[in-house]
Amino acid sequence: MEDMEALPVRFPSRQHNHSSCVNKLLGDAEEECRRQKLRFTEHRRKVLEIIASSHKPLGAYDILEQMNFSGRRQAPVVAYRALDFLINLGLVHRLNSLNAFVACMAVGEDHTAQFLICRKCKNVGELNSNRVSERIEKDAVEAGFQVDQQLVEIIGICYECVESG
Amino acid sequence: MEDMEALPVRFPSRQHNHSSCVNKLLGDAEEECRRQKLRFTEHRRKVLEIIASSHKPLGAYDILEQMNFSGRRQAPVVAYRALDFLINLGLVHRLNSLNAFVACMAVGEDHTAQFLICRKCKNVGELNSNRVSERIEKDAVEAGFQVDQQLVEIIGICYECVESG
DNA sequence: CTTTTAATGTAATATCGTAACAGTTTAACT
DNA sequence: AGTTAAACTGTTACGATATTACATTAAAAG
Repeated sequence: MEDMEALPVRFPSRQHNHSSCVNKLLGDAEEECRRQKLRFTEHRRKVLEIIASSHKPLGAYDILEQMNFSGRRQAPVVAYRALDFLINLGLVHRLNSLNAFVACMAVGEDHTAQFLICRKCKNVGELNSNRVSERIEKDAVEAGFQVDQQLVEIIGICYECVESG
Repeated sequence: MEDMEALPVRFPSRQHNHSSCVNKLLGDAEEECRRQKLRFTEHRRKVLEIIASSHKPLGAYDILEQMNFSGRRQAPVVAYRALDFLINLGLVHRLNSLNAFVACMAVGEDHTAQFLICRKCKNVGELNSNRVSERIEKDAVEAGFQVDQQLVEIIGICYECVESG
């Protein structure tokens, strides 16, 4: 029997409000850091803010460009360190097919994610289908493989771009 | 009702015979090129041979190192051009999480592939589960997304490494 | 208040991948 | 064969992505 519960998916619509999701994410980050007794430093906050302000994936050097607080250009490693931290916390995801980063759209939900990458508008959405992750898990196990991590990136066209030709 | 057909999976065992799979792949490549009237040049043959001789993924520069026919070192672009060709032909796959390349283990079967990457022995296997690819396709469509390409990389431990502790 | 752990600053360098363009080979067509 | 068009090669240079190493500073734990 097919699982019929709603399929959680987040794809940023063209007119949605960025600033509210930035604020939500920053709040989540603060809370999570308090809970885990981790430090939410300036760099980390800034990087998260930059990433969350875009639904298009950003490269590490794009992020870096937006980090010159004091007019001074930061070294790449500064961005990478913050990114590592945020990724470990589950607040940011890395898109391997693009060498780029996006903010998580389902923080704290203990989710597995599949990424929907629109090659027209370049926006990235997040599909959180347990059916997909379970199917992968089962078939890998059946093939004698013990799964630690799944990496699913789906390239295509989002609904808004399909509609607008 | 669950689909019960056998799950096609190829994971290279430790003692399997590389040279026979190299030969098979070279044969497949030649045939495919004849069929499509494409040129199977020296570079392309050599790169395919190098990749097929390893079940561990190779980086472009690893491949390059093994390409100095005449003692002369080739330029990176030489390897990348051959790789592009072989990937388009479906003879080689790119692993995005590793920036590396592996030979296809299911040439000509018009397959979708999920990659099983063992983080202990570094071998890479290929799972060709239509159940996985169809599940992804269905859920993406249900989410309003038109799928062109799927990228599935599964990181974990292969059965031989699990057994040997 | 001192010890230890975590984070930062800075420079250098490694790794991965592509652009541009001239020259050569191959295939296709008179 | 000779001509033309397309594909492939050689070469240089460069762009983009990511990490190592190590000295310094800040924060937390004892």
